[in-house]
Amino acid sequence: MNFEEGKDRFIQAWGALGSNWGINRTMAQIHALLLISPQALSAEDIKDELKISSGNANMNLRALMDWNLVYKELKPGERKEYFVAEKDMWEVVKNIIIQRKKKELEPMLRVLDELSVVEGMEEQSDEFNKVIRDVKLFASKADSTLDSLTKSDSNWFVGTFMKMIK
Amino acid sequence: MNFEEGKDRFIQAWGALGSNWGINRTMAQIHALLLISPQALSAEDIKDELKISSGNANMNLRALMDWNLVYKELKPGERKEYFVAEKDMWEVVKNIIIQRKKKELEPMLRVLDELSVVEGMEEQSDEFNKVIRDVKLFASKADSTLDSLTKSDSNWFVGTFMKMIK
DNA sequence: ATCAACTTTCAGAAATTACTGAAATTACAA
DNA sequence: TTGTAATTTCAGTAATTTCTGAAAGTTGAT
Repeated sequence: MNFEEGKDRFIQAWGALGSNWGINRTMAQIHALLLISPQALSAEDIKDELKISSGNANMNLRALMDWNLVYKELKPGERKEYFVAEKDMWEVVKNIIIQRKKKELEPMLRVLDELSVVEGMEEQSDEFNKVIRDVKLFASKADSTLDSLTKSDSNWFVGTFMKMIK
Repeated sequence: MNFEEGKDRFIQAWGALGSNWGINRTMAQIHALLLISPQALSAEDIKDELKISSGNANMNLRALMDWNLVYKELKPGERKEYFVAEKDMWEVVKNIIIQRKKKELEPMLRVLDELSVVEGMEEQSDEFNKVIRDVKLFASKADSTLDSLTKSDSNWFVGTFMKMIK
């Protein structure tokens, strides 16, 4: 397979994957393009390569920087901004987990707290309170597990976690 | 807080959470409704409660059954079908992981295999091949880790995993 | 066999999400 | 400072996803 073909297939596949992870297609494609690029690319390079508008490129680059999946790189004497991708896969996954935990798990925990102990007809509210307790217990465990996970490093994951879990 | 209010808040929150997990809002709301219901509910009950069309109720119930998040329950002498939710949170998460692994990770692994060893200009294709190798290594590890995870049981997760990871 | 209750399907409509293009703003080299 | 290249913003449009409503299909009691 030649390089151009492989590149397109990878960008396409990464885009599809990303859209299931709270990262929209273009955002993931930009990340993919930067991942396989040996040099930093400018917003213009990216917009040309992916055939998107500069507005779109800009918005998604900023989102990628918010997620710590892409960094700005300034070249001395150049006005243009360049971008590089986070290439350590463990860092990538870790940062996605951090973002999603913040946007999903934490709000859910807050709601569950408010829903503690509902009153009403016996049968219904008993079942309700039981479910809320279960969900809250599970969510809290998931929360602290993910905290520990995201504090551990790449080698730990690649090396130890696998053995522990097998 | 009274029961009705709590119920609505929970269905709402669960719906929002689900839509980040490959489960659309209605699908997650149906699951939430069944979760907190002490009895099995019919499609009609669900459609009335959530104010959705029967087509929508039907399609999402089938999807939930495909994911093993909801089961059919037949009552003797009754023509109508009733539904109950999987209430064990570990089972719920496990089934979601199984589905998503199948729909996301496995296709990605297949693409990565096809992309092994791309030819072209030195610098570009070297970087490309390196990234593909890294991603593939990581994805394979994730794949087998998730396999192990989904084969372990609830108590194992709730009890052991936490301690191991701390 | 018939019929009504129930379930499924699916084309088009509605809702949601993402993108463009153009204008506004910023920032830096001269 | 000025001029201009680069970046950002955002209203309107386009694309995608989800839902409805109505029609077709199933099923089982009579």
